[in-house]
Amino acid sequence: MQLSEQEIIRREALQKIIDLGIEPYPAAEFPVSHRASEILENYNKAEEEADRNYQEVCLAGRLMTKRVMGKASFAVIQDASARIQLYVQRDMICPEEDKTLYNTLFKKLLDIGDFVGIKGRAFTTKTGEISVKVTEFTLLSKSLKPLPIVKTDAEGNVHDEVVDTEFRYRQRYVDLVINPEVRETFKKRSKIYTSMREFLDGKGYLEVETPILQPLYGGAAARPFKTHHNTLDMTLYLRIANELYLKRLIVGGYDGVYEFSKDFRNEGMSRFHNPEFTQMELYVAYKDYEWMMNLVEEMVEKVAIDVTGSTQVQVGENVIDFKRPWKRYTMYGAIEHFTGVDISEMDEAEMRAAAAKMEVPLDPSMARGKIIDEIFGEKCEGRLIQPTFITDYPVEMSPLAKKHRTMPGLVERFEAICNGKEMLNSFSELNDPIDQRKRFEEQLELGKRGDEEAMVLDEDFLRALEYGMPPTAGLGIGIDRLAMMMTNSNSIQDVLFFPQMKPEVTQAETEEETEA
RNA sequence: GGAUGUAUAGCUUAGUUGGUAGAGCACCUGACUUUUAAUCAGGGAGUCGUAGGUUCGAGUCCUACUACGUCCA
Repeated sequence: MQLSEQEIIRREALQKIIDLGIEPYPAAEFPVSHRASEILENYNKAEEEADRNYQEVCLAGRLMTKRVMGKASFAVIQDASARIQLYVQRDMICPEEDKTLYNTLFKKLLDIGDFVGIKGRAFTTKTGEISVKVTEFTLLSKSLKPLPIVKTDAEGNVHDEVVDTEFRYRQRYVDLVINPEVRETFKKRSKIYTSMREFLDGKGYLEVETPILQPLYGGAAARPFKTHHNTLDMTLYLRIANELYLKRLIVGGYDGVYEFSKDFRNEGMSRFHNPEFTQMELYVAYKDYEWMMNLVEEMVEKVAIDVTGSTQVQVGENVIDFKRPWKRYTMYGAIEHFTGVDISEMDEAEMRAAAAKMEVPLDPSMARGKIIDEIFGEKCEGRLIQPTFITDYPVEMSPLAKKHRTMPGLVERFEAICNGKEMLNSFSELNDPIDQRKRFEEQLELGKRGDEEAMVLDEDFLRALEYGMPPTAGLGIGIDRLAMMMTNSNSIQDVLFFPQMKPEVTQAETEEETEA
């Protein structure tokens, strides 16, 4: 491996530390007493002067800057909560004759990025910054790579900000260290889960886990990842959705189950699509999609408040308001609203003519349902910025949804569109086993005609339905897209710690390939 | 999969009609016991994404490849 000048210098420093008899990677617990934020928030000067607050604090964190002024220095450490300034005086940490700890270890061998633990007392500097005067300090872990710390100078010029997205995604650990707003984004993502769990547990629903490795994939229109189990010598698929397993649990008698599930789809990638992504799916017995719409509004409104503090969330140029109630359109209604054309009574030929007039390009293989979907996607979806329910989809697009109670050719399904994108999908679940078998068979036909996203027939699932499933409302909500909105992120990669990337080609590999 | 853009020191970047690289921060040496991008005085560091080609000469032009981004499917 080719080391840079700075890496060589750090390795030399590491050796000198060892030569001094200091362990650069000590094993023992460092007894942290406070987080930096606690001191910054609660420090009180009068109390400090009265020898009362934060007299003895132990902090640990990563060294972010070091300003040496001869026999005294200022440094900043960052722990999980915040950054706090340290004031280090030579004679304070080296009260005896031997000044090595300060002169050699602190001044020369300690680098930005090293983890240190300190003991000291809180005080304010001349310029009024809450700081910690260090009485003891310990190296906790030596860093061997230079860390690009972001700095802003007096004129407001920013130095060393890492703007290379590839660097940030591949080395997320560095991104997290140097960019506090990235840490915030992922805290918010985590808060989405907490908030939803709180909500769903409060309603008495059970959080469950179902298989990721499945002999048959189902529950969505998507191409799966395929793998192989050695001992069983069988093909397994990584789940594309957990719908069919959760409905089996409703058959089994639970009246409300939900799961946060990593799903996998072997398809193209974009700023909205990662091969693995997260959904929360919920199934509630004896309910229908009307009921579910109300629940969704209530839940997402709560999530917005819990995560951002408000129902109004800035997303790009728009302020999106998740406050209930949300606007509702039927799919036909939305198309009529945005195009002025009522297509609800049209047959396929008339619809094709209408689409042509709207300049919506169609493929000759598309049937009526698909044409409706295309028109909606082209003319409506992108224009729906505020959260909006679209209801009553063509039956062809929804093989797991129940037929509409009054409208032939439609199913009881809704999606919520937000910021021009689908955010969640829900329906009154199809529980008629005869109808479900027929729908699967239609999917098989599509598959034979070359539709790689067509569903496969799941006999075990049909057997479960034949035992009887109560009327049930189901919901799938894309957590990644929700996280994008709640954190004002432009790309799914910004809300995934480790987005999928092609392998890095190292120098050594390049040389090997050249030789071969 | 298609179109297009980007790729120069650890980070951010300049590089003029093609004449073998310059800066800020970081780094190294020295000074400095309340600084805050500390300061001051010195110093080092780049096979200019990879591989070819054109040319007396390429970071700069051409081709291919790789990675990443954007738009589209």
